[in-house]
Amino acid sequence: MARPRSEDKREAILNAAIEVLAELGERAPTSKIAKLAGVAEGTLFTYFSSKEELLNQLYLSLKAELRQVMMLHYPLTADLKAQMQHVWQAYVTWGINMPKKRKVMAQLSTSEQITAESKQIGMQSFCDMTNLLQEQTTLGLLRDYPPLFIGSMLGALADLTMGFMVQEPENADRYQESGFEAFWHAVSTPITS
Amino acid sequence: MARPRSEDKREAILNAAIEVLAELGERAPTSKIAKLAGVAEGTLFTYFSSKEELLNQLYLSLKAELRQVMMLHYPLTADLKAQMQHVWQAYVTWGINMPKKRKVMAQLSTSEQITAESKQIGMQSFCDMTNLLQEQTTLGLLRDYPPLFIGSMLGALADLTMGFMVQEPENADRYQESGFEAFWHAVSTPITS
Amino acid sequence: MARPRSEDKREAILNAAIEVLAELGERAPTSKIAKLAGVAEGTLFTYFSSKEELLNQLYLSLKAELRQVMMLHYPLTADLKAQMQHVWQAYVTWGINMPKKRKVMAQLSTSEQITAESKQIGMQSFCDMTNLLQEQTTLGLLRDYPPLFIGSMLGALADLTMGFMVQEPENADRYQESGFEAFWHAVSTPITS
Amino acid sequence: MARPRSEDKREAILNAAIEVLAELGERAPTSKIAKLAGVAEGTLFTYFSSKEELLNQLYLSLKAELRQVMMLHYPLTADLKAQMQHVWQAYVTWGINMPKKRKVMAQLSTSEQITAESKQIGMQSFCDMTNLLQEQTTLGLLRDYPPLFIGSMLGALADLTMGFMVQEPENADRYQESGFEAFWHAVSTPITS
DNA sequence: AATGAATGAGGCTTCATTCAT
DNA sequence: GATGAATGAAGCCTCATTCAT
Repeated sequence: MARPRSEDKREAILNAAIEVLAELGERAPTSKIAKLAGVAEGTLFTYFSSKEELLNQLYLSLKAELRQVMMLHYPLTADLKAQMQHVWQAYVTWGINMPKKRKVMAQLSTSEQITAESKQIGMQSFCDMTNLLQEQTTLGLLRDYPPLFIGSMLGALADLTMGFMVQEPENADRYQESGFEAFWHAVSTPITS
Repeated sequence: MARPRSEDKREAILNAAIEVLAELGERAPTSKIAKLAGVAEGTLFTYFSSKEELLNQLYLSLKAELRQVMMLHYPLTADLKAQMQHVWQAYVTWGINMPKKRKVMAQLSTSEQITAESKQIGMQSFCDMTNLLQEQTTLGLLRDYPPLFIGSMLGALADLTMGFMVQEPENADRYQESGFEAFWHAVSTPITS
Repeated sequence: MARPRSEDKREAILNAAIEVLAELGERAPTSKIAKLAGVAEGTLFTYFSSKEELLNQLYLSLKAELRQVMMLHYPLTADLKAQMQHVWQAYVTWGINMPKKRKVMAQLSTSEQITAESKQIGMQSFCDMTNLLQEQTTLGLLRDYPPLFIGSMLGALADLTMGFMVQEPENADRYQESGFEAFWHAVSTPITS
Repeated sequence: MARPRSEDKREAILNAAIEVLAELGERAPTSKIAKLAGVAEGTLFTYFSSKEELLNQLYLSLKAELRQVMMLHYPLTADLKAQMQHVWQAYVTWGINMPKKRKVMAQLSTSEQITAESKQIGMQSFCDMTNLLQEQTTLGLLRDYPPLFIGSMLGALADLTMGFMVQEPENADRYQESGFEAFWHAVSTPITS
């Protein structure tokens, strides 16, 4: 199969997949995705060799987007807490504004169709941050947990927090703050608090 | 009187469903489930009117089992931290020993097929604990978060912790401890720490 | 299989079959019929060896009932037209008052499941009348058509008429009269009109 | 451009449906129809979205064909009786030559699967003729019956007649004539006879 | 490369009938 | 005899993928 010509179409398919997956879960038919993307059913398969491939690419694309969002305007010189708050804030804002993307990312994260390799790569989204942590931990600002463990906590608690924000929009701001506060106490040493 | 409907068969189907769902995800065919349960395809539908019904019943049954596990030997008179540690411990032990059940419960939790009602009921598993929290919060032992928020954090962090325990069995004990420690710092007031 | 004990149950099943067939057509499941009849699914098969058997028995039973209705108060000594009008009237009255029975009879009449033998027997419902015709024809009161042909016309035109009566209840009486009038002109010799 | 949808295949499926329905009634499985049509099972559903849709389309197609047959060489300038005889003749000839089509049309006419809308449309097959009747009635050539009533009688009596023709092929011609004669006397005023 | 008709395996579910109780 | 759970063969339909155009 030759290199597909149009990057636009690839994007269109991925975006359509988000819509349809958000609505129908993994049972989303490729035909519906193609239709929403404005391409023929067969065309989808020139851009993605199989549905599984499409799902994996989508997963990676979402992870990459999220990573990019978190790294945008990253306060490299601020203190650790500020850095983490930036990441938290970026993730939550993205997740709240793009609920379908968040939903689909969560879906795919537990899907049988996402290969171990994809999950591996996806996890590297957090690598940069993890690297920062490595240093900070040794400085005694953070509890002595593996950086990946800390990063994952941030993800898990932020996800949870977003759920509550959506459930009770009137208290969204408080959840947003409380969530980060809880996370920070979970991972920082008492001195830093 | 005709043959009575057998509770054993119902259990067999639910257990078979766990196996097959753990392996294939929601795409698990009812035929495979029936076969593994040792009943005819049609029999499955005398116990569960549809696949959706089966999944919802399974979800509720898992939630109920988990709740029971957590409530077993519950240290009603111990201090709050000990109580929470009990719940944490019970959940993690169950999850580690029954990895398929844990996997399936996670899957179903994000499934489109589980009705809002089921999720509602399932959530009440944590109600008892949540009620305890209600009191404790007012005593100033816990940060001023909604009890459900705290309960959900416990669940989320325990889940996360189990993931790491499975990933690095050699450090399982440390993760188990660190996980709870992190959770406790996340939700308790400084004084209590 | 021994002779079933209760004639009541047999009747109940036949009556239930009428209800369910009227609503669902031939796809009416035996289980629904049994339920409505207030007997167990299996019991149905002690009264009728198969669904096909049930349908055939029902068909015959309806034909027999219709025949009985038509023969009730039959004006043996009246003139031919009056006799026919009696039959017409009896049929139409029955059909209008028992729309489900009429519907089911029509359904079964075109069903693949009704054996040739049943149809043969069912046709004899009209035999008595047909026999009368045999004589009358030779008297020159009726056109020289086979009696069965005449009898069938009566049935067909009465059916048609009932359809219109149901469709336009406000003109029911007129259709009823016109229908018979048309039939009578169709089969009688000019002299008799 | 992809392969265009083939009118031939659509026809093949409709024709196959006639064969299988004539033999098995409405229980005719779509798989048998597809096989006989020489297409894959799934293909049937690209031409007809469901079995019900197929049956309705088939019903309409048969009605349309019948209408066309009746209107071919229609003697517009002949007298009323000749016109009706033409219609009668056309219908009976078609029905005798295409017994399966006739059988299936009769089946579908009483089927639960044919929508009211389809029946509505199908009925318009007779509209042209009915319109003619409207005028003729006012001229006193026909009895004062609603045109639709008269048209339906023609259909019913012709159907009946065909049944006898098939039953007793040796008397087919006589039935054919007698049938029309009966119909004509049923609907025309004495003067015209 | 793009299209969408064609394919057919496989899924969920129904249901007539059997048979253990 | 009555019951209704058990059975498994079909049935309708979906859908990932292929391929003729």
